[in-house]
Amino acid sequence: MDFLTFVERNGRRIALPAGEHVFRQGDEDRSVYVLEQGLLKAYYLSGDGRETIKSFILEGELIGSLASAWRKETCSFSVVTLEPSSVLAFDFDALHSACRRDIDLAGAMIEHLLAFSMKKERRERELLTESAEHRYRALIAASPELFERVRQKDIARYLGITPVALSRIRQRSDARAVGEGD
Amino acid sequence: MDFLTFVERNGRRIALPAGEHVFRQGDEDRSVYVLEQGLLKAYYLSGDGRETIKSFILEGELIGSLASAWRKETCSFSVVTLEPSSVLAFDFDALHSACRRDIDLAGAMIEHLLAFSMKKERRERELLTESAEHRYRALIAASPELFERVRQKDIARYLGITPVALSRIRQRSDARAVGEGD
DNA sequence: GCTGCGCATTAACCCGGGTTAACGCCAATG
DNA sequence: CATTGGCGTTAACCCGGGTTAATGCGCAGC
Repeated sequence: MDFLTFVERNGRRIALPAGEHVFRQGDEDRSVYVLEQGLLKAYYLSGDGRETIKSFILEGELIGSLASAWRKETCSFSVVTLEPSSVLAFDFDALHSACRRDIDLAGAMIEHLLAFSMKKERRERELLTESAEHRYRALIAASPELFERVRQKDIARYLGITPVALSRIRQRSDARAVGEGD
Repeated sequence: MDFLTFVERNGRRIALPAGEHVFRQGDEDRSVYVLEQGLLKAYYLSGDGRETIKSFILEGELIGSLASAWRKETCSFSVVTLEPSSVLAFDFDALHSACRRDIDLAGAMIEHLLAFSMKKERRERELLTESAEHRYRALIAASPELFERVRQKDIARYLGITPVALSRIRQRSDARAVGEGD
């Protein structure tokens, strides 16, 4: 069976207005979600209330907390809609056990997980080896659409810096760009 | 088929002295390696020659560059032995296609990838939300053995800071620990 | 149309980490 | 035994980002 076929057969469609949570850090949520329409943000909340953004989820992408859905612990992060959104929710265990019966589905699962792993590795490398300014410019190059749909403070929290720091980086970058006529 | 069975049947055993590379950033290496004995370090080399450490690989763990083995690009990082080591090398494509024929193997692959994904997510969270000092203390708590086997400069590069900065953190931590009688 | 709120900008000040360099230690090598 | 080189420590200086606060803007709600 195809991956999308599985999701369409087993998923419950959920519509959410902007600013609504899909799940919250600490919840026990065994579901995984496919985003059909809209835009989500996945973020961590530190003990002192500081927010840092793990990722933005675009149409067609998958989201769910492995810690909760797979390991049966609690969600390690929260997911909230930034725009009115529609998700398909399905049970992780249903997918997991279907993979034990259906080798095509297992193959699709492996491809998804390989792609996911590479994405996480790339982000790990960026955080480990590149400066905030470098990451900012790389993000503009890689996902310019994002800047149309996401507040600057969320971009900053995604880059791992404060909105104030991002504003300064933009100031520096823009000055340089003007200076270079670029 | 079991995962280890697959590796034992298809793997070539390779013995390496300390300081030897398993593969280098930029290589086209389609293999994946299981570490039998020894200790490996996976690291990135930036354009200017700066080294940052992606991970340490302990006995029983898996290592390989998804970019090269799966995506057929070049390795995004290098792997070198820190101690005399023995690895089992096997072809990623052989595993990948065996997963299409053998549903048990596919299941094992899925478990491995889920665990790997969670590990990468945890590291991403640490880099994004925690200070270098916090990460240092967490590492002591989580992997005290590592400090017996790895030079302090490599610990520093793993934490994403310079050896000098780590020395300062230790100085601060130790002073605090003595002050607290802890 | 007014009010209030959240956001982006800017400035001032602080602090942690980078850089460079000096020093001492130890292990490997001759 | 003397030399060499890598490592960890410490100090001095610089810089990027955090924090706080003031300002101005745009938008939602009344």
